[in-house]
Amino acid sequence: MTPKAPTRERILDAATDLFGARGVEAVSLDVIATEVGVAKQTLLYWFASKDDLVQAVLVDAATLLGVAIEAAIRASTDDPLDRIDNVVRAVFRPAVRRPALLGLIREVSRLSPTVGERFHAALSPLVDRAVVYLQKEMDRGRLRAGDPRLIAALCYATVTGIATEPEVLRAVGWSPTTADLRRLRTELLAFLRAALAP
Amino acid sequence: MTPKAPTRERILDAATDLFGARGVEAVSLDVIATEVGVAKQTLLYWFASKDDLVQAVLVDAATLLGVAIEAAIRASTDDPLDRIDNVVRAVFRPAVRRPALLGLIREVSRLSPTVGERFHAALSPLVDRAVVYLQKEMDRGRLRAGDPRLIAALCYATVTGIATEPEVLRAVGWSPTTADLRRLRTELLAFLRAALAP
DNA sequence: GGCATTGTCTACCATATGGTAGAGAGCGTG
DNA sequence: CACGCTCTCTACCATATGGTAGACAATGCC
Repeated sequence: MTPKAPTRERILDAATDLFGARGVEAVSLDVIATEVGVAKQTLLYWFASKDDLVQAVLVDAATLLGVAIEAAIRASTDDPLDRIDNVVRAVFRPAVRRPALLGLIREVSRLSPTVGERFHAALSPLVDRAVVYLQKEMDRGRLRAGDPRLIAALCYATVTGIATEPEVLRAVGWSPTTADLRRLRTELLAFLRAALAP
Repeated sequence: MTPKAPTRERILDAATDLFGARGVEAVSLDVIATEVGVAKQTLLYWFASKDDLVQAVLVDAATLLGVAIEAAIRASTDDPLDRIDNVVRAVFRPAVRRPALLGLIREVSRLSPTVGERFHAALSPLVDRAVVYLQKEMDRGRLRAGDPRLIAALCYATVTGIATEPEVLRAVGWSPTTADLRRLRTELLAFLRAALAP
């Protein structure tokens, strides 16, 4: 039993899970409040409006993933395929533990342009670095040549897609046991490796 | 000017676009009715409830994609990579013309289990055939070996992800001109081909 | 003790939503 | 003409939603 995390954090946690699972529009402040165990007005005390809460949740999620990715990059060898392996693992782990995380990011496109702008701004340095890196390794012949921006988007789409589309996995008769999860990760890594190898 | 399609179809069309773009929960019957240019009660005359409408829209979308895929398979050569090329093109075309289509299918996981069940049931024959096909070609050594169910899911995730995540593409500085679109398709096909080739 | 600050609450409110009831227009058939 | 059928509409309704106003308790500082 944690000695009861600060209210603000508990709200962010619950909101992340609910928004990611059901979609921002589908989750009311009342539902979040009930889940956290406080009154709705307590939410509105910590976040001036629902939009504010959404924004905060997104920043939180992006930061978390960003940190995980940075760490994975620093911890990997020079080989680009190994490095990509590590990054994918780093994203896969929190994504599986909290399936809502990537689903949440998918929500961005549906929110107000303002929120989208901010999110985009917060993320673009990371993306730019990745693109530069891919380009360099393509030039050195250690990755299959192609448009690095689109390749980056494709990798992201694959990982996000597979981690956030339970419906698709159900359609192929998949159930989320631990063993299955490991097989999925292995298959995902092999898939990306094949797609990116020169 | 088409001589004004039947009301039911016009409702389905508008609902598909709106649901896919903003999410089912976020689109009210009033909004759809206004878009179509009829009263909300006309919607409820053709579809007993919002859930019914959602269901109909999903069946519609699945049928459309199913037909396109069937045609693509019949029109392709024996080579599995060519065949996959064709199928991807077949899915990519309507998906780009109506970005809402695949986004809509992504919504399934958020709807009532009943809707999910039906959708799943309608789709599984197609999926099963694809899986059997992949397995066979893997055995013959014409595709990279792996778990055919997961490989199928990965392909689907890649295509759906790249076609429905405008946010991701914006993040890599992408704008949907016709030329860009063709480049994207080319890159997607090369990506999948590399991922699947033995 | 006095008092401001912080955090949570109860009581409301305006609006929007999915859905019901039922009227009426157009039309083909006896 | 009268009748029934199809389709669309106006008028409502109960409920849920995001948000405001302000009371109340706890805490720390003077």
